[in-house]
Amino acid sequence: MSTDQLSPLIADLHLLTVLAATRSFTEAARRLGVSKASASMRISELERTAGVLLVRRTTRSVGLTEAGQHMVSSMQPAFDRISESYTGARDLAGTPRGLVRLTAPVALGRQHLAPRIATFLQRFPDIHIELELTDRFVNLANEGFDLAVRHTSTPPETHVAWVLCETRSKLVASPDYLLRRGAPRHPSELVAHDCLLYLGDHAGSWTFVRNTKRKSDERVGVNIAGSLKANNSEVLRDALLAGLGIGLLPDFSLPPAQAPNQPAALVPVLPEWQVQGFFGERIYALRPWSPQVPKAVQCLVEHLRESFAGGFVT
Amino acid sequence: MSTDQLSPLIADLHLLTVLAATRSFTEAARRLGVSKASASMRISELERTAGVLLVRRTTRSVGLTEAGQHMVSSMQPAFDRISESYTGARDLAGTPRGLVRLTAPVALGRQHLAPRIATFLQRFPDIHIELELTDRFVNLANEGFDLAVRHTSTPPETHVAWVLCETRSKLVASPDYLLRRGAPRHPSELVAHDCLLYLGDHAGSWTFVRNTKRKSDERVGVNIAGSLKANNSEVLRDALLAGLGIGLLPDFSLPPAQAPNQPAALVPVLPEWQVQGFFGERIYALRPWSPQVPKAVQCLVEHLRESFAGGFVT
DNA sequence: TTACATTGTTCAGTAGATTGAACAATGAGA
DNA sequence: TCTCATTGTTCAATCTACTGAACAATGTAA
Repeated sequence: MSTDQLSPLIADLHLLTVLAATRSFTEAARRLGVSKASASMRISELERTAGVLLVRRTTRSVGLTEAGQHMVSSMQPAFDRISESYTGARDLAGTPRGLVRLTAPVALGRQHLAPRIATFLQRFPDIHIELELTDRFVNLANEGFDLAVRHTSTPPETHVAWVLCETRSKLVASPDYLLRRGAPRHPSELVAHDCLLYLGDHAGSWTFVRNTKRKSDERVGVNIAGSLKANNSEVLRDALLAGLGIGLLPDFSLPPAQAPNQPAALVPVLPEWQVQGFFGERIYALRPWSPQVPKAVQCLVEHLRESFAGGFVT
Repeated sequence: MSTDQLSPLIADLHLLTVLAATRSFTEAARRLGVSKASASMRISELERTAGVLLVRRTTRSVGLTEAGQHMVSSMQPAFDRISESYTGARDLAGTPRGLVRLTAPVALGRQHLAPRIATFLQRFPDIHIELELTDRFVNLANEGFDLAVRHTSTPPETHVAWVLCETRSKLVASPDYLLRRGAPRHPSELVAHDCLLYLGDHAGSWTFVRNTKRKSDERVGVNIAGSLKANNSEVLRDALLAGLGIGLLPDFSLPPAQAPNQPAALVPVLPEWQVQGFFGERIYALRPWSPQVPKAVQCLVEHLRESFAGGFVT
């Protein structure tokens, strides 16, 4: 059958591949920017004209029939190819343009990404950005993101990773708190302190490492406890500022330096110790591997690298 | 850029590939079953959102820009792939369905194809057929045909060719004409006769061959002339029936045999001679090579082979 | 050259697809 | 077990995108 007949169907076939990836009408519709009503009816219509049942529906979940799986698995690479061709040819044009879907952690995104994106958009008025801030670990490819900014020490092997800058996480507390509770002199003393935890991280214990003159470093594991756990580093920072306890804060979350004569809002605790798993950290721009990187994404990464080059003021 | 953004564009990109193949908005629109107004606006919109000029337009012809060529050349195989996947998965369904675009010579199509197609459509109500009768040699792939029925002795190598049946072309005339002008006894006598010619064929001369007992056959070339040339074998047949002259007619164009006692409407002339280029003829179903043949096309070919199997009543 | 047929574009009217709220079904959490 | 949030589907109101005729531009044939 000649490809001409595809024309009214091609958009629906594309919808089908997205539906297969998301396994949800609601999510597929959101990604394509149409209503779920439309998505539902278009798939039904596609099944009707094809004469095959493509999707196995219960009111709560969608799965593909054998025919649907077969169809999608052999069409997916073709759609990828078309997408590349389109952006490739478009990027021959002078000014970069298009939409970049970007995800980042909430705090980092609000404090450091948003202002940089603002200047970026001024430089490239034909580029649009959708910024989704979430501390959930999203699957870039599955959820249709072009780029992610992540704070980690081990970028995933399957992705292209550009280093934006180095960071360090430090144990800090407010001078007020330390005055009240006393500053610990050794990690083991932390058991008697309120420790604020990032929810989901190394739940309940920190391992401290200190350089020694001997061959092996000195290690101390401490079980910690505290009144607050949160999955948002801004909440943690505000709690630390309020003197609720001792916490581990990446330098980009530290409050800006006060005027020279003012006392620092947060001061280091146990500065000669490192918390394991929190050194060698970097901020990365990540992207699922693909044969070519769209120009708009290239530009954004380049802009971020430049603007992050100075690091953070600590 | 993720493929999600393609969704509103994908149909337009497909239109672009058809436009590239046809080099005509009018023809591309016809093929896709939309108005040329829509085709024009959609391509313009595509250029606007891509920010690249894709098509070089003069009011009389369209060509692709470099960006357009690049885009199309790398997308074409992908669309083909999608088309195959679609028909492939669809063909897993029980009853064959879909559209088959078919082209055939006018006379053959009207007399012998149309009735067979009628019975075919009754057997497969979910298959639709577009039958375009023309004696022009259409390019199947370029003009979007799925199948052609052709009358030839040499099917093109680049196509899949199914033999539907054998045919022979014979020199015939009406008894009335032969009575008036005398029946020729040797090809050389044809110079004195009115010979009706199929327009474009072997213009103006026939080469006759006769089997002899000697090693090499006997050959005679004759320059012929007559009052009528036509590119439609039905017109020729009617002229022959009207006694206008002697003509070469494929057996499938011969008028049906009369009742046993009636005189034949057309009788053979020089039956022991063959006209060169007109033996070894067959009727073929042709199709541009493709990795898989849609089930609807398979069914049609099978039906035609069955119904043509008896050959023609001569 | 001149006349003609045909091309691609424009525009107002319209038909069709899309929307968003309402609904029944369902699975997760208590 | 029951509850509740969320899913996919349905339907009338809405709006987008398509249509078809008119038009200017242009290649062709006489």
